[in-house]
Amino acid sequence: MLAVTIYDIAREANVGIGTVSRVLNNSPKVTTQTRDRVVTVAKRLNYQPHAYAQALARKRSNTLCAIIPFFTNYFFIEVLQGVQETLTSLGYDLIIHGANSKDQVEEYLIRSMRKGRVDGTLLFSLELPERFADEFSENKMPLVLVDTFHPKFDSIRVDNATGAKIATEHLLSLGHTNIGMINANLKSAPARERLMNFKQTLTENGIAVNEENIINSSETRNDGFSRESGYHSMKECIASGKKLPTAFFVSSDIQAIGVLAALRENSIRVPEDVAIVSFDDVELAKIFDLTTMSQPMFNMGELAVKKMLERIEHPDALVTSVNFKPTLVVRASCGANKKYVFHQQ
Amino acid sequence: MLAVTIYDIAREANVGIGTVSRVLNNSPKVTTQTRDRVVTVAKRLNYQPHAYAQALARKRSNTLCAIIPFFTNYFFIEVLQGVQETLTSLGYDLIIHGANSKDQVEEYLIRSMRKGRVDGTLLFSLELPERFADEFSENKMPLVLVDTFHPKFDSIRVDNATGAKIATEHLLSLGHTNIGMINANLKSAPARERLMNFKQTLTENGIAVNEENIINSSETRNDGFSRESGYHSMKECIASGKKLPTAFFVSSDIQAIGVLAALRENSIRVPEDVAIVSFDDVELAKIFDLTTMSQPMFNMGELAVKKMLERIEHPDALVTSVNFKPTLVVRASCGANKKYVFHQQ
DNA sequence: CTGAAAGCGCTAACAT
DNA sequence: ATGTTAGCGCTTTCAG
Repeated sequence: MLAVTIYDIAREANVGIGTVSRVLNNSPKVTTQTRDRVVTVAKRLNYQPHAYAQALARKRSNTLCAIIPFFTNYFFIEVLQGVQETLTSLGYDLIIHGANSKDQVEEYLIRSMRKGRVDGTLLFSLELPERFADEFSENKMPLVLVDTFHPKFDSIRVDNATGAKIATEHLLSLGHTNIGMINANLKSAPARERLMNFKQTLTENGIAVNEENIINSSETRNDGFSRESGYHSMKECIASGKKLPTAFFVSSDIQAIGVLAALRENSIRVPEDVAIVSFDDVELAKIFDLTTMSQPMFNMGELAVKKMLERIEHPDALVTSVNFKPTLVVRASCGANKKYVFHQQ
Repeated sequence: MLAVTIYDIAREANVGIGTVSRVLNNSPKVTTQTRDRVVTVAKRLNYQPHAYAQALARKRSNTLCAIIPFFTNYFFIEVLQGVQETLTSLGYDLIIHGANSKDQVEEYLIRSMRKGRVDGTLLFSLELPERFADEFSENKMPLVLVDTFHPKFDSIRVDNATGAKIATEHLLSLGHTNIGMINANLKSAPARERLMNFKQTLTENGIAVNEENIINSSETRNDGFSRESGYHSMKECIASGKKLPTAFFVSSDIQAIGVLAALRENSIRVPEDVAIVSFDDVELAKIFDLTTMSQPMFNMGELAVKKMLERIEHPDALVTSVNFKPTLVVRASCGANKKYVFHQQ
């Protein structure tokens, strides 16, 4: 592997390594003349700085790490794009850790605590174990949370309460009075929040909550935010033999897709027989023509990076927590549009 | 930031830093006694090695980088999972660069050439510019190509020729004689290979190729491997007013989904009126019940890592190129099963 | 078996 | 403005 160092450049250009370093770092105090000489030599030798040596000397690595609950969740992929693009434009690198289990989360958290490895870590949708919270905060290691929360750290979330409220009200405004909910696993905080405000909105509008029409997933994989989860919940709902609600609030797009499949298998039409509003607005939502609560995923990623950079600059700044308000995107699955949903016509 | 170094441990344990290092690296030549002492202190001080200092001293970073053509392509996400899992189990980290343009590819290639930054780079589906080929090979920088090719580097690809052949033969075996193809942009090598062997298989089976029924995408985004591309191609095909083929070979699942949408809008049923076989077998293919040529994406990722590690160990080993044979996955879109496609059942 | 010392390649403080 | 030097934290000879 080629090993051109600043020493080589210094020798060839007849200057000291300090000068070479200055030139390379655009320090103003170098003559244009020597600067040119150094630059020329560096180019000729095809010099590439050694990133780790720089990191070591600068005490800064210019790389961040992101810990996400595995790859297959489209939500993260979209947020990650925002993270990626922002980071790249700033010359930062991103290490991605997909965590499949609680143990792995901890392993990655430990890895990212290795001094110098990364300048900061981004934790997505995962609960931060208390012992790590202490450790990170005591050592002032930059950590920002996305779609999860801890009082000690900056966080970026979506306002699930408002989202659930808007979704439910939309269904209500369409004339539905018997509305069910297909929820993810209550182990997940977003699932709990969405459920709570779904119920509350119903109550506020004078509609009694019928617990029988609320199905919380018992699946653990992805906390029930999966197609299978949605499919099984709806199957269960249909199998119960009870009168099906005329509308459902579904806690994620991906579940809604499973719901759609279950409905279809039973020749129940969407939106004619059952209207659907879901949550997330991932790419797939467009394909399936789902009315859904849109989260500005790209922007969330962008903001996460910004917050992180601020935190790195000011380790002692006040902790902030921003909530993105999701917005309603009306497509076909709720029946507000004349278009039919995807699978019919 | 906590700064426990081997010096701290050495002091507390009354040994030299050399010994500490040896213990930490499991060198055999340390007394069990001193080893225990060091380990205890290290644990008490909650020591974390500084990855970059290690990398600098060891001349090895234990991280790889992957350059992929943007994030939104599901194919890469699935291959990346294979990469990720294999890497993690080996204690390696992965830096991911999503490249949106040719310039970005070059920028990332340059970045990954920075000495010491990464031990090797994985390039996905992107053409390797010749000047980088020279540079990488001259400096013996480990580079492995996935879903792309260059004679100077290890590569892992899928056998597009065989895939196209099997897909076409499957349609033939179902009795179709008027088969069209919806292809991606011919700028992409896989698109060219798939097209060529589609035609050849037809010819071999005594069927004249009708160029009018072959639509090559002119879209550049993602080289035409997109839903929109598939949608427009099929729209165009229908709009031409000519007699529609009874079957289509589509060059990717994602395009097939667009094709499905276009067909649906024209009340053309799948598979009754038109049978479809596509390529890739990404997650979505399952959801849409697509008969498709399955590429072992996870395994490809796994193998890419293995090849890379071998290459790092033996920089002068012979260049290898492995071709994965795609396999046919029969679902509903080809009509071989009784189940209907997606929108019914 | 273990301590001391010499780097790894670079930055930054200190001289000049 | 530029050369020199002291680290950054760790690995790895080299003595002993």
